[in-house]
This record gives sequence, C-alpha cells and structure tokens, in this order.
Amino acid sequence: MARNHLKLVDTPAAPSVRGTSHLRQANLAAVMREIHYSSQVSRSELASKLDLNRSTVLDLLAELEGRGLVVQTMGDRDGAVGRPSMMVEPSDKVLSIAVSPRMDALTVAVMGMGGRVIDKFRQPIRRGTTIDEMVVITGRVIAKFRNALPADALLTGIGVAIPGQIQISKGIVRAAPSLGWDEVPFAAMLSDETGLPVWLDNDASVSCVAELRFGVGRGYQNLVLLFGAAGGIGGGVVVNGSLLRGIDGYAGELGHIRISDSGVNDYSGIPGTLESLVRREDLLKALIMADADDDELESAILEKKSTRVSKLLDTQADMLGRAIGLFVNIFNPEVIALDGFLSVIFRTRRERLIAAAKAHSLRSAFEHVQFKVGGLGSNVLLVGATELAVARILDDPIGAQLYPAR
Amino acid sequence: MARNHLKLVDTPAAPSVRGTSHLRQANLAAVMREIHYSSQVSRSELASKLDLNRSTVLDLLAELEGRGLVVQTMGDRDGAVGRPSMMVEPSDKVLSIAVSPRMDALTVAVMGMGGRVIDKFRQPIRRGTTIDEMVVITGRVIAKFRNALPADALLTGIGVAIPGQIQISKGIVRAAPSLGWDEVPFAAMLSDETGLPVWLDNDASVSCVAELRFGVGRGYQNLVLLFGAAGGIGGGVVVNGSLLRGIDGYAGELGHIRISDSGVNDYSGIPGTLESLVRREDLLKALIMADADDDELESAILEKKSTRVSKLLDTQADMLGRAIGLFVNIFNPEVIALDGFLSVIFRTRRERLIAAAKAHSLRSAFEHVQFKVGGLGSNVLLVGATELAVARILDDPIGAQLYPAR
DNA sequence: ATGTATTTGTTGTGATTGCGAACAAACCAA
DNA sequence: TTGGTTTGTTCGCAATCACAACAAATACAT
Repeated sequence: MARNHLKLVDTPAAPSVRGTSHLRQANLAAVMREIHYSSQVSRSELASKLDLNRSTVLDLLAELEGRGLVVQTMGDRDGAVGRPSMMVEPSDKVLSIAVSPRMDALTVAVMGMGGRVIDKFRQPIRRGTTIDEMVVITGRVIAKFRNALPADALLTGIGVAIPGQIQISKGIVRAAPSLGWDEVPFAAMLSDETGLPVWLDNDASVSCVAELRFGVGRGYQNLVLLFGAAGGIGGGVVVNGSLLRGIDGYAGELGHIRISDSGVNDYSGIPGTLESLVRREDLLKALIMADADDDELESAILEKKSTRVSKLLDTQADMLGRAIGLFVNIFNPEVIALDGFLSVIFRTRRERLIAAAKAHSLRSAFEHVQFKVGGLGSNVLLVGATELAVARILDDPIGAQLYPAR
Repeated sequence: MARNHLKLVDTPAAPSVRGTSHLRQANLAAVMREIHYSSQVSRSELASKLDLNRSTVLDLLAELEGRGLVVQTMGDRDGAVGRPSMMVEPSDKVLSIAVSPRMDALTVAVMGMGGRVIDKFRQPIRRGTTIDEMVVITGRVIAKFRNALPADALLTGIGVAIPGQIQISKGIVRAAPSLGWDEVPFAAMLSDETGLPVWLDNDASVSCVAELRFGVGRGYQNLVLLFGAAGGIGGGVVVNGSLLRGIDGYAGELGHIRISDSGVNDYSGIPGTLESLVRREDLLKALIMADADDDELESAILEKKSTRVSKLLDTQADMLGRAIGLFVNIFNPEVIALDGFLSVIFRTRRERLIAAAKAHSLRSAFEHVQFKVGGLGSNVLLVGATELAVARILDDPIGAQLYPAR
C-alpha cells in the first residue's frame, strides 16, 4: 500500500519488445514518446500524464535536453492560475528521411519530429527503371537534402514505405508487384548508398501507424484501417495501441480476405476477396474516366447520375460493409478508418455502408464502433515511414544512435 | 552503455495493463508468472530467464514465500555440475474455483496453481433451471468444496467460463443463447452468494488462454484458436502473447464472420458465416446419430463409408480452410489450433483442409503456420477459467487480495 | 496596488531496490 | 581428496525516484 517508489511509466506500443528494459530508459522513452506525439506539452502535463513526480520529470527532461532531443521554452501565459509551466517540444534539429517509392514517382522528404514535413521532393519515375537506378536516384535526392541541412542537425535514419510485402526484420521486399520488385534487399542497398540505417515497412501498415499517431486514430487504442488505392486494398490493425504485425510481420492483409463465393481473383490469386470485389478501377470504368485522384472521383460520382455507377457503388458499399462487419466481430475496435477511394464510398454511400457493416456484425461488438475517414491526406506515407526511423529514439532516447546531417 | 541498474523485467502478456506499474511489483509479477506457467523452475533458471541477478531473485522469492505464494525446495541432484539450484513451485495452498455452466450440466472445480485440477464436480442441470437456481446450486457446490479444504488454504477467487458474450469489465452476461441467459449480472450474483470475487469470460476466450498457457500454444506468442462445439464455433486470438479482447472485450468472434454468399443464418442472424457453414449438427445428421462426443463422432466418420458424409466433410473442410486462410492473412500467426469437432475435421481431412487454407492465404503469411489440435481436452474450460482468478495474483502478487478457504 | 490562493520550478534529502563482489556451500569429475 | 563449477547468501553500493520545502510566477479578489 505504502509502496510508492520507483515508478515505471508504462510504455504504450513499444515497437521492439526487448528482453530486459531498464527503468531509466523506459521512463526516458515514455517522456520522449509523449513529447513526440503531442508536439507541445507542458512539464506539468507530462508529470500528470505519466504519473511521475515533478522533480523526476525535470531530471528526465534535463537528460533529454542534454542529448539535444528536446527543447524547453517558457510557456505562454495561458490564462490559467498558478505559475505557468515550461513547454517542452521535440528539437527541430532531430530529423528523419522518409522515402516512398511508387509505380509512377519517388517521393523523398526530410521530416521533423511530431510528424512535421520539413522538405519534400517528388521525382517522377519512368517505366522500366531498375532497382539499382532507383537506389541511386534515392541516394542522390537524400544527399542533396543532407547538404542543405544545418550542420548541427541529427538524423535518426531512413524510413521507407513500400507498396508490397516486407520482411521487416531483414529489410527485404518480398514482393511489390506494382514496382515489379521481388525479393529485393532494399534496406541494405539504400543503406550502402547513403550510410544511414534504413527501415522498410508495408505502405498500409505505415499509413495505419501515421493515422494512429497523427490522424484519425489519435487517442484510440484499437482501430482498423482500410486503405483503398489503385493497386488494391491494404489494411492495418492496431491492437492495444500497437500495430498488429504477426509472427513474420505479414499480418494485416485485410484486402486479401475471401468474403464471397465469387470466383474473381485479386492480384494475389485468391478469389472472392474484398480487394477483388471493391475495385477502384471498376468505378473509374463505370464513370468512363481514364485516371483521377480521389477528389475527382468523388465529384464525378456526385455529378454523374448514372444508374450503372449507382448500382456499382451500392454493391461496393455492401461488400465493404460485409468486410467491415467481419472485422468488427474479430477485433471489436473503437474506430474503423477508411482511406483512399474507400473514403469516397463512405461519403457517397454512408448509410448503406454502415447498415451492411451492422448487419454483418454482432450487436455488442458493433455497439461502440465509430466510422472515420483518414485525415492525413497525401502525407500519410511520409509521416508513417518517418515513424520507422523515429521509433529507435522513442525506445531508447539515450542509447539510440544519431547520425550527423553531413 | 554502463547503465545497468534497476532492471525491469518485461511482463509478457500482463492481462490488465495499468497506468503505472511499480518496479518491484512488476518484477514480483514476472517471477510469479514464470513460476505459475512452468510449475517447477529452479532459482537459477528464473534468474537467467528474467535476466535478474541471483541475489535479486533470492530477495523476490523470499517476499513471495513470505506471502505464502511459492514454496522453495531443495533441488534434486540432476547430474549437472555445480551446486544444485533450489527448486521453486507455486504453493499448493493457493487455490481457485473454476465454474463452467453449460446447457446440460454445471461443472465446478477446485484448481491449484499451474493449471492443476484438485477436485471436480459435475452437476447435471435439468431443462428450465432458472438463473437464480443456478446461482444457488453453484454456491452450494462451492461451499461444500470450501468446507473440505485445509484451513490454511487461500482462495484467489472464482473464474467462470460462459458460452456467450460477456461484458468482462462488469461481469455481465450479455447473451448466452444456449443457457437462455440475457443481460445477466452473473458475477455479482455469484459473488453475493459466495463472498468471493467472481470473474467471467467467454468460453472460447478462456479456452484460448488455457491452450496458450498449458496446451498446444505453450511457448508461442501468436495463435488463432478455433473451437467447434454443439452450439457453434468460437474463437480466440493471441497477439504478442496476450488475448485479443478489443475495446469492449467482444473481440475474437471468429465463428460469426461471413465468408460466403450463402444465405443460411447462424445463431446470431448473420448469413454465410463460418458457423453457419461448418456445423456439428450437420455431421451428426449425415451420420444419422442423435448425440455423440467428439471421439464417437470421429470413429463414426472413419467407420461409415457414406458418400454423403464424405462430401459434407469435404465441404466443411473447404469452408474451414477458407476461414483459416482469412485468419492467416489477417493475423499471420504461428499456430492455428483446432479444438472440439473441428479437430475431427482436421484429422479426417487434413490435406484438404490445409490445401484450402493455403489457397486462401498469401504465400508469405502462410509460410510458417503450424496446424495443431487442442491438447487439454475436457479440462480446457476449467483451466482457462482459473486463469481469470489467478491473473490478479500474477499481476500483483503482494497487493492482490486472497480469501480464506473457510 | 496589494494580498491571497494556486500552480509550477528547483533543490536537497531519503528510501527503495537491484546489482555486484566476495565467500561459502554443494555438486561432478578425476 | 582435489580442483573446477555452479549456486546460495550476505553486504555494501549506486541509481533512481519520491517527497518535502521553499521560491517563483501567475490569476483573482479587494
């Protein structure tokens, strides 16, 4: 009862579960994490949120500040009674590189802590670009960025969001059909090119983390994200605040689940899957459009009063709802987040979609589910990829290695 | 680097994640958990497994022994070189009550630590027994048990496995069709009757935990359990060593997921679900049997060479495989465990089932999946229910309250 | 303007806890 | 019996966090 000493702050969603974690490290990590995910916190908020003593927080922050990870500033008088608390924010000298190679273009960005995009460059990629060329191009863009950075900036590393299946532990792209990659050790290749550590992950997983930390998922612990793009439907699941990865890191392939007897295959060769039934291409075809982003798609749907399009949307909403109902029964999440063109279906067929989901889930599991639309837009992948590199700092703020900008 | 003090042992699968956990408590809990789940450990094993110093383990064990939770005995000379290590085991004075009310009978058991069944009583229940009667009967059996216990025995509480949906936090049975229960605050009722704390959980979840800790799941961190009984198909999922619960505790309803366009409803009113497609009753009907346990069912299948039965089994294996493929894509688990009559399907249609699962899952996610059959048999529910009560001790060995046997 | 209440910053002290070293004890293998 | 090895046990130490006390900075009432 009177045992009230040596507290250990819980570490929500520690990505790498280590055999032994040390108390100090855990507390530093908890503080760092809180600062990263709230961008601006006062010292007193930190103390109360983490349930640590004021003096302890002071001490922890001093250590983090000494390492150059955080900056403490005088808090603005916010009208509250009492002495104003010091504000803490992540240092803007700590930067990461985010990379997003896609079929049509390569995007590289310099990212700050707290999900901030500092600088971004989009390099169109012509068809037939080899993997080696891709590595060289990426390396060149990164080098250019690094040259422009202040000399005292520190890099956490490089995070890459790949549209395909990734063996996270080894940084290998097992299969990325849209890029034409197969068993590519991209992490090692890019690391050789740049001299920085590189972490890969699946784009849907990465998006899910981004939305969890900085988007619609903020504040929730259990959510299911469905991401609909041109290539198909990806997904991510957050359980108890951390991303569902499975034993080899391939979990969360929510597009490739069979929900119907239909014999139409998806890209992976499985018939009747969500991805094979709810296709962006089908919508475009019905609308007689060649290419469009999601906004254009949505306005085209709203303008065109075609029964064919309408019926297709109904079917897609029904099937998407069926899948969502399934996820609700399996995960009983707080939030179902829809992103990409799935958010278009949601906005244009909201009631029908929700009704279908409800019809396919158990009453009690469905009770508290909220439907939301992804909120990060075009930067999701970059923000999420950054988390891969930042994770090391958040896990071990003192021990994690940082690399000079130049 | 030289920061090597005040270690915090990681607490795998802490059932109740509390805001702040204290270091000592966490370490005591880790030790207690290890002892509970391995029944017999030597001190040196504890030290190396938990990565704690010998002297620290000594100290922690002394505290646990002082509380009467563990017993230390001289280790047998096991032929190894060096001074033999002391063996530690959970005290046999620490007991729990496990309750399993089912349609046809009520089972109550006295359980020891480490999943041991000390005493068990099965009370047949006649149709139409009211809930109040059920509570009284249960209370009576428990009272009888308690009277027979040694005076210095300590009870952790009562764990109940319910075939239905449970609101765990409040101990309320939301719906248990086979029992005819609806919104029943069973935990409070039984607690009033017995004066002991009562925890409820869904029977499939409970089975899953039992198999995870003491059955086929031992040593694994990610598994999917499918349990097929007369009432339908239940499931449980273990993610990173802990049971998937979802935000309200309704997660893991793996039987109620729609995998086909079929319009046949299951008990919950959802059509085309795994539960509606793979039914034990259908097998019995095809075999022209009135009632049978799983062993009888299996031998009947093996004896009877009916094409009708054979075709039905094929279909069921196909559908079960389809569902399993789906789970593989979602969870990328290490183990798929089949229990109840699903294990009969597995044994009689092994190749077909695995082929169907493989055809419905992604290559990389399927790669390392192992298929297993539940190993605990008729005691699964009791062992699992016990874990509900024991969990408190494992979380906070010192703070958790224990109740005198009489 | 002044005083009071409130909240936070800061410093120093103390308690808890786990580690490590040192030595004793118990075993195996010659 | 001796030497090597592993574990038990004790004791002192170092790390870390809580707590108390006081100072500082604010809002609010008068």
